[in-house]
Amino acid sequence: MGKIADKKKQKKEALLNSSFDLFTTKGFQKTSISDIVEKAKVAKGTFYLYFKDKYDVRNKLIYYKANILLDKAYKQSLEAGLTDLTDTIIFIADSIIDQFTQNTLLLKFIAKNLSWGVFKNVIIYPSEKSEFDFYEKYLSLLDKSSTKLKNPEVTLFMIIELISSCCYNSILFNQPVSIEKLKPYLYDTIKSIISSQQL
Amino acid sequence: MGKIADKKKQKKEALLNSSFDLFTTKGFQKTSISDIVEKAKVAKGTFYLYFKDKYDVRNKLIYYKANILLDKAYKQSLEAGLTDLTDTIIFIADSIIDQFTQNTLLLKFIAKNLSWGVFKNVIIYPSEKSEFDFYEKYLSLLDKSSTKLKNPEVTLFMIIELISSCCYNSILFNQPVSIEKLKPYLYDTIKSIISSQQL
Amino acid sequence: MGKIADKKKQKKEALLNSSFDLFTTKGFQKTSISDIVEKAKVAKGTFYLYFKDKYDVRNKLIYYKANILLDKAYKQSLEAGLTDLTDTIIFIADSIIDQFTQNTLLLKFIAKNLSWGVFKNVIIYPSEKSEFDFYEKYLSLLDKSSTKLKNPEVTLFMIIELISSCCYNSILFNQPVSIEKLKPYLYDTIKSIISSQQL
Amino acid sequence: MGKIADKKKQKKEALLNSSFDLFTTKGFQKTSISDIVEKAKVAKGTFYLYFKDKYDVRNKLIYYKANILLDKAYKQSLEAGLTDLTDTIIFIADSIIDQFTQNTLLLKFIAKNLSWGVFKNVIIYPSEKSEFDFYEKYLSLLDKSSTKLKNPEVTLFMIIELISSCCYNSILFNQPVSIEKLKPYLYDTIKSIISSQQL
DNA sequence: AATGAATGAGGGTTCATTCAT
DNA sequence: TATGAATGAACCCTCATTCAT
Repeated sequence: MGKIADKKKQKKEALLNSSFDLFTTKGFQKTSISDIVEKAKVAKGTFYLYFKDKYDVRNKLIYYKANILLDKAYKQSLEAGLTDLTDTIIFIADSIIDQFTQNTLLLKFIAKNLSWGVFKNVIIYPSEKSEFDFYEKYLSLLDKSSTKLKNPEVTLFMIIELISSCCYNSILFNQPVSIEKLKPYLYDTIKSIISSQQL
Repeated sequence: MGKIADKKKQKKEALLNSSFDLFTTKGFQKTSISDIVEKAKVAKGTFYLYFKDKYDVRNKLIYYKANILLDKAYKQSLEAGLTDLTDTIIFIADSIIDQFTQNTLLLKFIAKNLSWGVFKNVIIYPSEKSEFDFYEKYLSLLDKSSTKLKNPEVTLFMIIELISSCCYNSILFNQPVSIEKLKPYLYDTIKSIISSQQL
Repeated sequence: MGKIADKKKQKKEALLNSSFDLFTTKGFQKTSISDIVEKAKVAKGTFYLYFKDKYDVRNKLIYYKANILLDKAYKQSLEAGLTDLTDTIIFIADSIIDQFTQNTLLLKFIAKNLSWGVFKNVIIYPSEKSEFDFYEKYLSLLDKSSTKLKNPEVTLFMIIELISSCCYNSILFNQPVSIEKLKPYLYDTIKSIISSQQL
Repeated sequence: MGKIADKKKQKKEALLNSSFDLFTTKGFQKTSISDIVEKAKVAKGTFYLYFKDKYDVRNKLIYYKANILLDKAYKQSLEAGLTDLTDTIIFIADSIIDQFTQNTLLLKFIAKNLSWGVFKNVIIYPSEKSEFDFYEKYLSLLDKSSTKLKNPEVTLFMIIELISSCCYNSILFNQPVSIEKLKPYLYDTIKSIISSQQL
């Protein structure tokens, strides 16, 4: 019967939402499972029906949140109807930065936890819900474009690392400058990376 | 007086060394103060005579270790007798990457914890031992060089963030490629960043 | 009706078998009801349809397993066609020790749990399956024999306690000597007990 | 300073005493560490300063209690001024049975837990306090006596196993008869064991 | 300055039992 | 009859911190 399945989904999502809220506000280490179940209004034992431990929840959340973030950025780039590769990448970067600016808790959570390995997993094995596969789209963008890169994965890697670590310092601590001041330098840098990595 | 001061210094350094060993091998979270004092062969209460808590030790260690790392890289660049700015920066980057490759525990410790704020503190308030001030040297390098940058601090910031986050993934997890394979792409990128950020 | 009754019997036996396996391998205390139902491939609630709790299962199992053990030993003694009482008792003792040696898990389970009260229950209220009544046979053996004991129950009690506690230490821990070395002493002792307890 | 050492001893003994009381009244399994520390009027963490876990306390208690029990029995036999080996052993057995009869909780605790291995450890490695070594006295008794046994350790082992398992059933459950009724049979049996095990 | 015994709140986790389906 | 999701009390154990010595 669907009723039971529905209730299970509700509990799991309540736990995920509560966890995310607490991880981003109190921090991962300082969040206890007691905190999570209390916020989710669920018994302590119930937590262990759905997750192995705190780390399990975190990994599932990173996967899920990074997925949503990239999906949104990519869809916006499609709507913009861009043709040039570099323009598209800058556009996507800009969207990601905007999302981070508007949601610094998300930035804190993702930037500290998203390793390239996780990122690739998000991309390569999309969850059953989302038919989204950013890396594939990226490759097809390259395909259609006249721009040819020596090593497309490495280029993407460097750009993403640059963006996320710069955002972390700039948005959260205004170090060394505010994100608005940083943007032009950052986009220049991204452009120059792409051009330097061409065949 | 010297004898007592010596003993104090000995205890403090024993605590710092033990902490660093444990933080890098067991991890920061899993290291308890009991672990630290046991390794340092010091009583538990003594810890609180020198440090506020675990976080206090960590910050002092980051400061100290990052200092040593940059100092070594800079001194090596001097010995190399380089004249060009870009060459010098690439040389320093290479030295840092080599140090990280040979000491992945250090990489793990610094990369996860070194924010730009801490980095600047290292630069601005050098410890009493080291008369080293990397940022000042960097500015004087720029001065002597014919290369003029729009915003020297931002350029350095972006380069450092790029190096440390790329090293973290590449050296520790070979993601997306090994550090040896990554190096040429990375140095090309650094060069292009410098040139793109010129006035 | 037979079908439903069969299904019930199947479930009950699955629970008993799983319990015995787990009690003897993991130990009684460390076996949870979750473990039992999982191994029996039955829902958690189903357990409570057949048993009150873990202790209930254990008692039923001791009853059942001790029954089988004694039944086997007695049948073997019949096949041996012995006439003397002492010879018969030694023969039965030997069979029990052999069974324990070949199945130390059984020994562990029975020796730690079989009290004289339970043992007498096994004897006095034989399960519906087995028409076996060891104590009655023991008395009839005495009857036919020329050997007369002062108190047959006490004599049997002492012999059984001696065997089971000696087996426990000797077979499981080789303490104070291995069971093979212990046997001659043990059988001498049993013989002397019987003769000392004669009228 | 003696003050601190005294306080430590007090705490440890409070924990031992509380543990013994609870183990014998509530049972080992049903006794929690919370129970123990509450009864000992000591903080929870203090328990772990003195013992590894519940099992550690139990082992130390068995060692300690069995030590006292045997010591008392042996001293009484000395006072009785007996010369014959068999008489002495029967005397000691009688003393042990009396102690068990007057303290059934002690019987429950020791009989369920005293394995031959632990018993030998009690004997062979007496604690620093007690200069008591029962096994050595037993051997010297044998030495002085004209009675020679084939294997003194095995004989002692069988007698002790017989006594403790018979006491367990008889004193605690009056099974198969009360201890007073059992005694004559038991002592006859012990005598016959000794004589059957002579060279 | 240095010690380390003592604390006790709070952590993660397990599990017998219930009950709506 | 059979299920298994949900419960929440209770478990063991850790550990930062204090303070009398």
